[in-house]
Amino acid sequence: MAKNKVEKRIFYNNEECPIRNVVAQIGDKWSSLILFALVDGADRFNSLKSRIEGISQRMLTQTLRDLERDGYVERTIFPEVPVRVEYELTKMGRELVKPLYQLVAWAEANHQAINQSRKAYDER
Amino acid sequence: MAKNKVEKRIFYNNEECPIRNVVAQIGDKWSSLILFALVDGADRFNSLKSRIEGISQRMLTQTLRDLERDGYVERTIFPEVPVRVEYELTKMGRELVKPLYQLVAWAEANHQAINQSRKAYDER
DNA sequence: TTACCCTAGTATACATTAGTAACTTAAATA
DNA sequence: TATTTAAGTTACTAATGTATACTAGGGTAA
Repeated sequence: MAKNKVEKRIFYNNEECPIRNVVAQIGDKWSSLILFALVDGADRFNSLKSRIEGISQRMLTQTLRDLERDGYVERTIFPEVPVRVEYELTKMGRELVKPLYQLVAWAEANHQAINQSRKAYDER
Repeated sequence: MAKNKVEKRIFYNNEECPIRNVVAQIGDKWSSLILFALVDGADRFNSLKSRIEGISQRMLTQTLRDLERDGYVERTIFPEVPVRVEYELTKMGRELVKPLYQLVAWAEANHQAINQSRKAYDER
């Protein structure tokens, strides 16, 4: 009775926890949408802005910086006039998209059931 | 030149988008940690609270309610003295954990590289 | 029998983070 | 001179999360 309690995993609150470290970063409102938008190939700031409905300039800038910092996205400046800036997935970014896509596929398959569950819960 | 632009996917801002609908929900600070804690089997409120370092009572209550609403977690009250409340993954919850685990496994394998990338970025 | 413990929460106030709308810079074009 | 395109920044508001106190129904110890 007490035995199976001992084995339960503890989730420590430090920088070694990959869930807190990685999932927290890409689990925000915009990161996954930007990553998926870049699967189609490199894209420019304003193109991304119009392809991701509802994102503001500030959040696009900020989330692109975070993704660049983590090494998922590469930013290239072309010194033309007017200047052109392209964002592209790195090798690591393309790797990340694979398991992320599994999750989205699951979400696509189950979001009807989830909506039903939400509706039933709210009617209680 | 213009041709490959036309094919790029657009991410609409409506309730049909599974990324916004599902990933946004489980991508918060605590949901994935709670789901993984429950993989080991049903657990009680205070046990979860001590296993997930740093979570407050309020966020544990609130996140458990959200997970229950989405149909990932089932809540059972045992009218003992003192009252016992157990939380357990539903079938859908156990299904969700599979692709989520793929993502965490990727995170575990790559979080060194991510940390390096962050460090290099911050030193620029 | 007053005081403090356990369980599983709720309520309130506050702090932090995420997000929006409007403005800025800078050069090219009409 | 006014407008357009690109890539932001600034100042503000909304959402999320934390800390602390409180509830309720009993149990335990002095």
